[in-house]
Amino acid sequence: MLAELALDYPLPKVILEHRGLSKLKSTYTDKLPQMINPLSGRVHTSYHQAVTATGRLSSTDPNLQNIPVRNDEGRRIRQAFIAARGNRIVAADYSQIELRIMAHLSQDKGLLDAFAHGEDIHRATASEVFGVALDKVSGEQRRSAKAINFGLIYGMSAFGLSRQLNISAGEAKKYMDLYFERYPGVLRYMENTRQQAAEKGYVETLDGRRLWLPDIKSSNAMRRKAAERAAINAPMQGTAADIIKRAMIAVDDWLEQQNNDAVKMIMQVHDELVFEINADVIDSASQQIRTLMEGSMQLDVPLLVEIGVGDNWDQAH
DNA sequence: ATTCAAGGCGCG
DNA sequence: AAAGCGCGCCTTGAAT
Repeated sequence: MLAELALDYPLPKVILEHRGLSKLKSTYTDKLPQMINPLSGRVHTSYHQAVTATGRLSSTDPNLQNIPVRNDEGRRIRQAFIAARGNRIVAADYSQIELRIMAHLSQDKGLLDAFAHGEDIHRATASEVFGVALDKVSGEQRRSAKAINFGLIYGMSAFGLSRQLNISAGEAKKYMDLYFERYPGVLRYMENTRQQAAEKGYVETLDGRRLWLPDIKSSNAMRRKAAERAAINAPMQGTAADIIKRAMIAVDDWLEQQNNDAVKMIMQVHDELVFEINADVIDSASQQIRTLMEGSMQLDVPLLVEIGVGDNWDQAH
């Protein structure tokens, strides 16, 4: 609301800027220093393994899974997370893991192919939906395709897409129809998921974690639709959680076996593992981390891990 | 002084 | 009438 007004008037823009800075100050700049443990000189989060509906971890006191990253002011907070002398921060992120899981679960030919060939998935989607060659996709088209891909993971409707892209409902519906025409396996997967959720009352991840959906047969359409969106999202979000949990166990086993104290796994942020690693072993350790994470589960598409190194957490991205 | 809900917003 | 999944924390205002 304010964001729309901010496009045309200075006051709402200033209010939004104030809110953003005020959020950074109250939640991070003022709070994190208070939470430094005097014995270690560090902040220590608590991870909770039985909180979320999908199988993700959650993080509290402080939450280290929502440290700013999306703009420059916020990233200054992230730059305060630094490695001890002689060490570096290494961040290892799964690339597009939920879309890869969607490709695997749906067995959609086009999606499987795109990932098999290592294509930029949003560009590939734009190429299909807008009917242009891969190298002729405009920035605008790629942005739209990205919104469609994310929307699909969340069970978004044409209306939601129209809001997201600021286009008419009809235009949005056209995009989605075109998408499902190009990726019919995805459409079939969405329909099957809704149907199975209704039949069984739950959906599950590749490792068999179940999300029960008591509202899936509700006579209240709003609640039923919400349950359907959760049903569509949970197998993807939850399987991603299965995969990174397996990876964390594999990494821990590796470090344990060789009494490796040059590598410390210090944070998990849903599709990312953060390490503090002795500078002398960065390359070999990174290689092993990549191997363990990418091999955590065997899907019909490759899993890809992007690794960054830096003196602080921001640089490691 | 503490608890709760709502609005808002940080992240994947 | 609502409309995009999953979290946790801050502020505000009201209730206990």
